[in-house]
Amino acid sequence: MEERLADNRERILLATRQRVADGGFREAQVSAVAAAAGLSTGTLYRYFPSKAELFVEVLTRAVDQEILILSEIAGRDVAASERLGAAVASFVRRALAGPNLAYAFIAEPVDPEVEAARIRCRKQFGDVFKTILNAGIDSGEFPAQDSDAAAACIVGAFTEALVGPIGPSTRNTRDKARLIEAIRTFCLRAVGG
Amino acid sequence: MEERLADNRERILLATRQRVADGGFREAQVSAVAAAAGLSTGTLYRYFPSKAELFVEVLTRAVDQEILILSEIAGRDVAASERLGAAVASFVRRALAGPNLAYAFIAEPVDPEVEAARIRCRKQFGDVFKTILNAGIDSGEFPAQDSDAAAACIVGAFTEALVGPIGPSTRNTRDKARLIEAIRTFCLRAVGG
DNA sequence: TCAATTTGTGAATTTCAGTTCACTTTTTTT
DNA sequence: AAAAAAAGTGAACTGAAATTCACAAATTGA
Repeated sequence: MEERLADNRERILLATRQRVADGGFREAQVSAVAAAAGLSTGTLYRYFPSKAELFVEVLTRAVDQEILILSEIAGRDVAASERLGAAVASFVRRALAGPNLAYAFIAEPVDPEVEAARIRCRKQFGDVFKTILNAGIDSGEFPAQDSDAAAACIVGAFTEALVGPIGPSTRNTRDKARLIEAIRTFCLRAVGG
Repeated sequence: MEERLADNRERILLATRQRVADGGFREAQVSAVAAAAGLSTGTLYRYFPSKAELFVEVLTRAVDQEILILSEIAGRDVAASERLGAAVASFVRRALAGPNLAYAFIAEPVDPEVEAARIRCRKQFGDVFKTILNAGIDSGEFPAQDSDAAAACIVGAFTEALVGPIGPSTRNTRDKARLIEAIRTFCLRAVGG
């Protein structure tokens, strides 16, 4: 029984994620999500207090996963520039593998509560890059610089290149490896690595 | 009479902009805008077919103005790196002078029709930077690179670095000149200038 | 087994800003 | 000056989706 409860919760989260991957947050109405999870809307509200909180959990789960991967890269015992390049490339590669979801998480218009969560997530990403940058600056590998601003720039650079106007729609036919490389090069040169 | 009509239209646009600068698109409800312009909502609808189209015009007007300034810089007869740095710094400086408006225009969640306009605007910005980049690449000042990707990265870098400090959550009163310089340096190095 | 509690239901309610429209006031035309 | 046209009004309408809730079904435990 207890198991079923946890199961339901999980199914709701999964269904939401699926629906978002399919048509963005826009298409993930409570009724549609509930139906996809095989439950009624009323039941969904037994598990989540509001649509916004459901969305926030879906977002933060995905981001936590991502942060885990990036943190592992940031902690490797290699040159800072290599870690930076690897982290950027890793993120971009995964985003390109699931562009709809990436767009929804990064750039789709959402209501303020979810947007607030998104901002917190961006900050988390920024922190990972800041860590790498500071390490590189300390070791003399990178020139002294404002690592807060630079980290924000890095996050902005690859997200825009991914989901921006010049990014996805026109670009998805193009060589992904080349895009990854272009972004990596851009970010690496930008910090003087 | 004809004059009054044009005047009214102008007043509506101004009132909208003012309201957006004040509380974002969120707070720029039709009724509030109409009241601020000294008109009724019904009258507003004699001048604009929908709220979205009104917002789009407010946005594109501001962006057209901005593009004009950036284009002038892009066309100057100096080194590409200097033009690039000047364009970035110019944009950032103005955004920091009116952070609320900048946030609304750049990052605030808006409905899809306005978001589409925003994407077109970002593309315009990207094109200006692409022009500078290509010129620099042709002249040998910058190394060969994917100018589409790099332009997107530049736009993303400074917008993110702006929205971080600008965003409603972190109302940071940091040294502006330093932030401008950090972003400029980042972008310049990134393209190998 | 029979209450008590928890979980599930989905139609009805709520909300709320954008939009409309029947009407009034102002301007133009004849 | 009267009729026609245009502009102005704001209360009422609308629609769409989130949320609720009175009730049903299932589970627990005594």
